[in-house]
Amino acid sequence: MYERKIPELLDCGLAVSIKVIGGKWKAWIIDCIRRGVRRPSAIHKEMHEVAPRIINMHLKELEEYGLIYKKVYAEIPARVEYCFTEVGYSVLPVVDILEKWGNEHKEYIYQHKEGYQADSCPFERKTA
Amino acid sequence: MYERKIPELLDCGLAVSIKVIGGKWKAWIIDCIRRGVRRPSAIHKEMHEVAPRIINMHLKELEEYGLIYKKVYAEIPARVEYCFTEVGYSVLPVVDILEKWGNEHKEYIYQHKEGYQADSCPFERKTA
DNA sequence: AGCCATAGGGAAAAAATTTTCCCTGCCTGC
DNA sequence: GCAGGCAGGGAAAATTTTTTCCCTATGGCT
Repeated sequence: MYERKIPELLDCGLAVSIKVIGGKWKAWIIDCIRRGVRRPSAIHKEMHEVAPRIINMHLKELEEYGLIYKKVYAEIPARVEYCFTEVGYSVLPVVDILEKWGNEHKEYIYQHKEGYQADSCPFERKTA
Repeated sequence: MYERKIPELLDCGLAVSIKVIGGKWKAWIIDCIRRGVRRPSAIHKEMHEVAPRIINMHLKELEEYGLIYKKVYAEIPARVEYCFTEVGYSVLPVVDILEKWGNEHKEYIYQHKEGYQADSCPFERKTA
C-alpha cells in the first residue's frame, strides 16, 4: 500500500468533491454503474482502454468512501455487483453538471488554448 | 516545458471539467478571484501554504483555458489583476455545487473511510 | 551597495497517480 | 491435463503533478 507523505485537507468541501470524483476515471465508473453496468468484468469491457487493475482500485476507493457498495452473490462463478448508496446517488447530479458544463464549453476552451499566446487577450489589454 | 506522453481525451465534457477545475488548487484560486483577491501577490498571501510558483502555473493554465484574463496596469511597481471571462463566470456555479456537495457529505465520507473494512457494508451483505 | 516589493519562469526533486506485469484463487468446459 | 472466465491484489515501472530552489527583471527606499 502507498502511504501519503503530505496529509490531505479534507475539511473543505471542494477538496472532498475533487477527491471523490476527481480521479482519472472515477466519473466514468460512476457513469457505468448508473447505466446499469454493475459487474467488474462488464465495466472492464466498457472501459476497454483502461487497465482492469485501475478500475478495481477506483471501485475500491469509491466503496471506501461509501458511494457504492458491493453485492457478492453466492453463485458460481463468483458474481459481484456494485450499486450506489444513498450518498452515491446524491453525487449523480453533480457529475451531470460537470458533464454539462464541459460539453457546453469544450470548444471554447479548445480554441482558446490553441490560439493562446502570452500576450493575447479576449478583452481589454494592458490598461494604460 | 513538460510534454505529455499520453494524449488527453478532451472531447468528453467530464474530462474537460475535471481538467479545468480538478487541479490541486485551481478551485481555490477561482474562489480567491471571485472574492476580489485578484493580484498574484495577494493570492499568494491568501494561500500561504501553497508555493507561489504553483499558483502562477495554475493562473497561467486558467488563462490559457480562457477562464480568466490578465489586466496589466502600466504602473510602477508592475500591477497585474486577473479577472473572469464570461466562461470563467459560468464555472462559478459549478464550483459552488462541488463545494456544497462536499460539505454536505464530508462527515459521512470521513467516517465511512474510517470504519471501512473489506467486508463491512452499510446495506445488504452477501446476498445468498 | 544593500533589501524590499512587484511578476514570473527554468530545472530538478519529490510526491502522487496511473499503468503494466504477473500472481492468487475459484469453477467450467474440453 | 490445459484453457477459459470470474474477482482481485502485490510490486515495480512509467507518467503526471506538485513542490522546492534559485534565477530573471523592474523600481523604491536607506
